[in-house]
Amino acid sequence: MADLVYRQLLSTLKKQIVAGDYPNLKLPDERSLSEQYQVSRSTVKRALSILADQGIVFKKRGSGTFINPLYLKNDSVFHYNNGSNLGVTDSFQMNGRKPGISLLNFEVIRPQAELKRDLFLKNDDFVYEIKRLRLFDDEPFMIETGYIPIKIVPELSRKIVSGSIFNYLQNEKNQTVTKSYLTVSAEPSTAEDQEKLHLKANEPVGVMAGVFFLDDGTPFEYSRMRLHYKYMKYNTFVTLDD
Amino acid sequence: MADLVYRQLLSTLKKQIVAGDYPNLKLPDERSLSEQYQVSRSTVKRALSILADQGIVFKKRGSGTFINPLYLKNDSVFHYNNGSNLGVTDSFQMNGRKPGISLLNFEVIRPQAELKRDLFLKNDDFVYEIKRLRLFDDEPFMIETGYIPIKIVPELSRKIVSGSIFNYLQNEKNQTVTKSYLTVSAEPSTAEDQEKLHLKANEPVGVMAGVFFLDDGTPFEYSRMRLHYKYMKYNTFVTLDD
DNA sequence: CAGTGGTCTAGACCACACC
DNA sequence: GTGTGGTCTAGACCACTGT
Repeated sequence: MADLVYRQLLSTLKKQIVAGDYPNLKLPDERSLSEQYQVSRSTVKRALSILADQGIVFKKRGSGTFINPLYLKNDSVFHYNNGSNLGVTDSFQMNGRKPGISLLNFEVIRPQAELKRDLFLKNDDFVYEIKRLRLFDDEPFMIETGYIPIKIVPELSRKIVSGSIFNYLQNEKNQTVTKSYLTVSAEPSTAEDQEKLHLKANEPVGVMAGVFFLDDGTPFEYSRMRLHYKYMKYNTFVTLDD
Repeated sequence: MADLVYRQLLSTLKKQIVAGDYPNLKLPDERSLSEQYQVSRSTVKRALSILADQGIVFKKRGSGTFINPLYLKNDSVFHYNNGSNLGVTDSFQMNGRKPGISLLNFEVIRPQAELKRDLFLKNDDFVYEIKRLRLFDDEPFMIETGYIPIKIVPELSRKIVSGSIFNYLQNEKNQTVTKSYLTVSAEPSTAEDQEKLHLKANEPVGVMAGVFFLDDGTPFEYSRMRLHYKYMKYNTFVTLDD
């Protein structure tokens, strides 16, 4: 993966930017970079486009490519989830704390109409319903309810779902979850939220719900996550282009 | 803008997909499309990549390009904010309801250290502090506090900030806000939230806070938005690639 | 006008899926 | 092996910025 030319250039440039090799916040022009690294201009453009998508640089036609000053001030803003690697467990900030999973429920059910539609299921497809409490160092932070079609992983067991399902998929079946469609919102906490997440009556939960896809586009899981509000920080860098 | 070749192809394909012209959910291969529309394969790839980024299709090396079934079932999931056009006002769902603005406060202040850093300000730069209540049809849904460096728009007035600042920029100064870095979270409502947004004591607010950038990368505004929780639905389609 | 990023092309070769 | 998407190149021409 990392031996691709544009990946190499990308990582080289990123390192240089972080190291402060461009004190005037301006990168060399594309033709110079092409010459310097002995790659085509198209490849340079590809690397620079990714940097721009990630909000690390801004490209300005006619004048050049500039480093986003906010990206350097790294201790503050700018650690987005939008372009990183996940594992759901990992995409929340766990500053050195051990993630844990407590299995609350595990069974097979017949999906409701809406769920059937979202997971693109046929009439007689069944799904696992997996309800888990997730923790950091014994501190619960999220109640997660997931629905997975049995036909995709018919061998699921209590043991497997007590760990990371995404890791299981990756290691045992060589399938990766790389896309997701999520809705982020907020709600007052229910009695169950308050009990399981140690919330006061007036404290809310953050809700993230949606579908995770396998590489080939198969909808793999519908998941509804209710988070202790202090743990929900969803960061996005958005480019609006139309 | 729309006369670009890849844009044309993009919009043609999108229309065909929505119209159901590909009942087996598979697009023609890239070389055929290239031939059919008399454009280079690179241009085809460009259009298809955008469709993939938007979650409309999945590309599978070795087998083809497939339409995301969830994208067709349009009445349900899948109206994301992540790849659309904004105006902040518009990016929240306003089903035919008129957006309104009530100006709560408008003054010039000396920015705190953190704000100075986020907006990339020098020592003696001042900022406008603009606090506004936003409504749909007289129903308040958001308290918004924005900070804008006076050096960027020294002519700002109560009249201007009582309307859409982004529209003002676009129409009067030909500058566009196309990038933003936002953090989405949830909080218990304060007394002020409850009063202004008509919330009960146990009902929370959604919080969206972050920086909006001009086209050339200038940080233009730091904004903190506290939303009635029923109005916060932030949709994202995320691709994780490393 | 010179410098810089944006678009587009034509074609070579690679990597993976499926038969 | 054939088909399909992925990477990479070399080069032409356009559009915008700034002097």
